[in-house]
Amino acid sequence: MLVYSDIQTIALDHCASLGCSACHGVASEIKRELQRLSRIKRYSAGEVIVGEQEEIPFVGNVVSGVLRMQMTMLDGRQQIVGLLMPSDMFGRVFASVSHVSIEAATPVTLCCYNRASFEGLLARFPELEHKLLISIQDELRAAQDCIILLGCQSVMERIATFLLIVRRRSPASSRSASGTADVVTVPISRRDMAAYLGTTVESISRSIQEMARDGVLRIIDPQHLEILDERRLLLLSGRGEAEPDMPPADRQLRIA
Amino acid sequence: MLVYSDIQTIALDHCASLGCSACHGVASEIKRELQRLSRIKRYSAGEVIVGEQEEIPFVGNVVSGVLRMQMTMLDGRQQIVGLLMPSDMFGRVFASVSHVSIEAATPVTLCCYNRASFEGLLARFPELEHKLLISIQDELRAAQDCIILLGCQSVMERIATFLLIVRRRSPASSRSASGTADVVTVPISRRDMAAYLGTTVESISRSIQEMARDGVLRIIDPQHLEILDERRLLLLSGRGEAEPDMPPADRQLRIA
DNA sequence: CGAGGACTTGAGCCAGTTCAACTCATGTGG
DNA sequence: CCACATGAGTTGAACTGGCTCAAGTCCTCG
Repeated sequence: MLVYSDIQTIALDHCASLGCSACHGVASEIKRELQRLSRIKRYSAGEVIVGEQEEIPFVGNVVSGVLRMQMTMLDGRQQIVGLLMPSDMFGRVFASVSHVSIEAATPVTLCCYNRASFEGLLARFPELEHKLLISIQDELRAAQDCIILLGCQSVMERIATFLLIVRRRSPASSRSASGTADVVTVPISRRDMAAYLGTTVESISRSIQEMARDGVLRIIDPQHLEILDERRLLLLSGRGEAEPDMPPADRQLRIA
Repeated sequence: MLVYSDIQTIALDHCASLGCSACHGVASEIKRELQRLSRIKRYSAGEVIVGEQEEIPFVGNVVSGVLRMQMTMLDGRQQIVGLLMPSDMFGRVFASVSHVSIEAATPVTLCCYNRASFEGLLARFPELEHKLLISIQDELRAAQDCIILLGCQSVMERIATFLLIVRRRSPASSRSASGTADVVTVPISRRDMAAYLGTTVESISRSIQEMARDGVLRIIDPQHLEILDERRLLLLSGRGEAEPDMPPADRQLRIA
């Protein structure tokens, strides 16, 4: 079992090396301040970090695991409006209450900053606030991609898109060794997938089984899918030749 | 016909009085700079302001009319990922290309700033960048509301929600006189409504006709709907007692 | 006046939901 | 250590909300 000082070390390590949006690439004075304020917190799957309409006590980065931002309608229907993976920021600065509920979709490790203190840093270091602005813009873009997904893609397309996103965002470990099989690790339950993709667990199950029957992928177990035919998965996603694994050349120019 | 200097005057007027997010409530030095850089542009319905994957030459505020942000899939399906109404900002700073297409859904008047110049202002005035950050957060929240809409509401609920949003955002003029009928002016075509709400023009037509049959509203003409039974419209929206026209008391506490 | 676009209406169909049953894997208490 | 409950995932069958296609009206504009 780790003691607090170990955890703290891990935190700084992570924040320094993993590219937390808050810590990465900022001047060393800011980095020192961030490290001084950071606290590591761990939650187990299902725990609520910030409830809907509740005070936002802290903000921060996901170090490991997955957070879900979700909203619940009066009649109980739930929709996940965003998944936060390692290096993503969670929480909302300059807002007293959260309009979404932030929950652990898996066991998570978070690098947290007291919200008021973090806002203080933003005021003192415009450079940091600038970086935050950029990362919120990226989150907005992700939300808009999600709107496309829900607004005009079939369930099969949504699932294919989701698998490609997960693969792109998953740590290098699973894809690194060049000869290794192309295995996607689905980090969340079917139930969360359904709430994220605006469908049902049954439809997800059926679609994935169908992809397996068609030889697009192989089901190792429900969370581990080996991509057998990337091209076909890409076609199924409806986004065709775009996005993932692009010709390396001109890409840097096009990404903000 | 207006000449350029008139337009310029109108621009300053609008930016000063209408509460452009960029101009409103900032220090007078910044305001002077903004006014110096602002240029009014007008577009007629259907014109493309910034194309998908194109350079973003300028950013700014909507003064009048409605802009749509939309994305087109390879096979031609289109989805509107956001509508921009008067006082909303359009364009994306610190990004060389736009990932959405920005088009005039109606005739529009825009208060524009050269993007590079505006970015210069942001760097010089952190206060302005701060305001921009807040407004992007609001846009993110709007996008997340849109995700709820598409992810777990029926077509009828989406339309009811849309009408309530339009009513809330429409200028006081239509609701002001206390005795006046409660008429919502739908500012966009059925086609755009469909692309925004993730449905078809036929379904929209049917739903609105059904609401009229049920006495929830009266169809004056396709763009003008008189709300006859606000409570029922609210129920149809599936968001129940929430959001618009709330009991005035505790509300201020809950809105960020 | 004719063409074209916006909106409405009808009829049939289908993707995806709902409901229900079943298989596993995991965990709990006697 | 087993009996049992519980939850995640899968599968089948029936149903339905909303889509598609087609035809119609009305309005605007050249």
